[in-house]
Amino acid sequence: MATSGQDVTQDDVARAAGVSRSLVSLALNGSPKVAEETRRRIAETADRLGYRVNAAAASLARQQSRTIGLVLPNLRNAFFEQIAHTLGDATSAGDLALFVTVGSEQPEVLHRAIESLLSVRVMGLILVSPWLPDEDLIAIGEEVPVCLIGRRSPGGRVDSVRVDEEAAARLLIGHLTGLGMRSVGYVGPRVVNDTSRFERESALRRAARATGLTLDVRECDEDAGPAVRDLLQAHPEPLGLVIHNDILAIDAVPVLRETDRHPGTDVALVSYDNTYLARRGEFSLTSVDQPEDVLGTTAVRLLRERADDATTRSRDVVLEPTLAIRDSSDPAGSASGH
Amino acid sequence: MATSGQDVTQDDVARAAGVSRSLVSLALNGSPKVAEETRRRIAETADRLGYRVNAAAASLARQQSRTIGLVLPNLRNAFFEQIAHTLGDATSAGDLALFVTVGSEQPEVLHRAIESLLSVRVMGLILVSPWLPDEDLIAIGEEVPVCLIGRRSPGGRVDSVRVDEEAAARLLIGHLTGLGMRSVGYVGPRVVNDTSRFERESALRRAARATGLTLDVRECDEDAGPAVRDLLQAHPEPLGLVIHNDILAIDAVPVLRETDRHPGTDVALVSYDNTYLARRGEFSLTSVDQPEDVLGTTAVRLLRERADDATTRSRDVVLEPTLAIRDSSDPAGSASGH
DNA sequence: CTGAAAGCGCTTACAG
DNA sequence: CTGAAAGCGCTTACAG
Repeated sequence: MATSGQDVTQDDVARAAGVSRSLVSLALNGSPKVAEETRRRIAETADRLGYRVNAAAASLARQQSRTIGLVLPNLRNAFFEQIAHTLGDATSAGDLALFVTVGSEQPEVLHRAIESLLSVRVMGLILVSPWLPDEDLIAIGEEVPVCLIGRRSPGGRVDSVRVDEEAAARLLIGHLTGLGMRSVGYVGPRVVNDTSRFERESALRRAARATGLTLDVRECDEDAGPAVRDLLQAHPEPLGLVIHNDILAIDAVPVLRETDRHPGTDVALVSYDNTYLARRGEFSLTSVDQPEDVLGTTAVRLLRERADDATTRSRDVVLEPTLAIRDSSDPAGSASGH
Repeated sequence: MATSGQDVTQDDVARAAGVSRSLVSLALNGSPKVAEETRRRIAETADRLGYRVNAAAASLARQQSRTIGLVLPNLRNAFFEQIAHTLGDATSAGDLALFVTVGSEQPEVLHRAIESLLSVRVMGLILVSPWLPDEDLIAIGEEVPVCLIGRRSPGGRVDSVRVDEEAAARLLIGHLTGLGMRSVGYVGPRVVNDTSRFERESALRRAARATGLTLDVRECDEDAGPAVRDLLQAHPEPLGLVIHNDILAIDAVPVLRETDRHPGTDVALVSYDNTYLARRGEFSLTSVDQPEDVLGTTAVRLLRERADDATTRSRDVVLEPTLAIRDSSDPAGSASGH
């Protein structure tokens, strides 16, 4: 694109193009006040000189940066990757930059990461299923526009986008009872402060109760295998197994293989997120699909709106999930056949 | 920590503490020119007022930012998460911030991400196994200090840290021949421009040849299963299976389970990265361990040195790998028993 | 050990 | 449609 002088400034461009410094700024930012022909000439000169805006200077002058910060709880879930990609596209389409920060179990590390983001005066923060308590989120919301993904807004100035957990629970329970399952077991991660975990669990409990079933809950650590084994032993009757997410659900696959229970009739395995793991032939998991693209673009939109008007009341956008049905619950494909 | 005024500046702190603006700056940056007692009083005032440095302004004034950019090829490998965490620790220990960018198969997206990083004038860039051609890396190195992880430096002003692929290959091949394997198959991802893939493959080939074996290479897409099945069919003799990384290697596990070949005697499965997937009981993979912490801290150090002296010749730090031996190659534990 | 002053590169009213 | 000027919040010689 250009010969790169170490640090070309707008001054250099202005001089080379024979115009004033401010005109360069206006032209490069696509102001309508600049004649098209002039704009083109300036853009060309900038390109030739290898000019690249100094984001630090721009942020400072504009009192507002053009980057948004994404805070992920970890990288162990392909769902997060999807979100990161979607947001990458959504932001660059909106001429914004995206910086990702990877959380940690240690709140201290997380807070430091958020501090860095605030120090660069990001335009806004998107937090995916954060482990922080409500009051922390509200406090951060006082400093900068915040949008949560996958967790209900705690109020304050914080927005959120998420999939309807009640609807997801009804989809799963409906699917399982439709297959003739008589009990439902749920395996979730043993994590403190994981609101999403508890929302999911109670939604499932309500949906199960509504159809006259009870929900048997187990917690697991890194490996969901033992919890699944437990549930199988406790429930000789046809059992629906709901696992908190795909990555944990794959632990259930070898466990089921060891047993003599028939997939689809004696036992049915379902999970959440519908990531590439669920789609793999070896696993073929029935899984709740979250529309990552809609989640991502909505989050960016909410952030923008809040950046323009910080007083906006907290909003909570709820999306409808769908269910991707696969072999793990329905090997014959009878359900998808309808 | 503090009552947060929307945007407290050093000016406010100076006024509140009854000192000059520059003294605040010096004190907050820990300059030895400031009396300890004064420093403490200023720090306290800053805290009370909820002061947070404006990184944009600081970068601009200092002509150099305190953040480094990490570019990951994707998030599908737990090894990348390890690296991200290690770097997070290493940077915050060095009072730097870390911004992560997640790559994409599309070079265009990747270039845009790198552009954002360059726009904020990052102190340096760490790229993990990048898919970019050598000349692109060298070009980026002209603009900013660059350190590669997991890929040999292409020269120019670019540094690198990586594990010795030749040594890793010798470890694996040695382990497999020690178990009595007569052939070695390698499964790697079908990716264009993945230098690490080719380095690994040719190192294995050399190591195999050195012990009188040949290496049978297969490519795979998302699922390594079919390639593994191929290799098993082609090699009825005791076969060592080397898979490019843990996440692909777990695809081999169910395939091996289907066959009647005995793990440890008829077939031995090994891979790279030694992530949490390899450690899981269900998989228990023998895997080449890369010392993420050393990789990370070394990368940060190299970047720092290059930031101080951009003319430094390209450096290539090579680390010794170790092999974590598990059931997938040695179910009896005979090897680890030594 | 401390303060006054210039400057980092950009944006944005303001005046023409 | 274009330019001169002020200012964003910080750092850093420089002079005391």
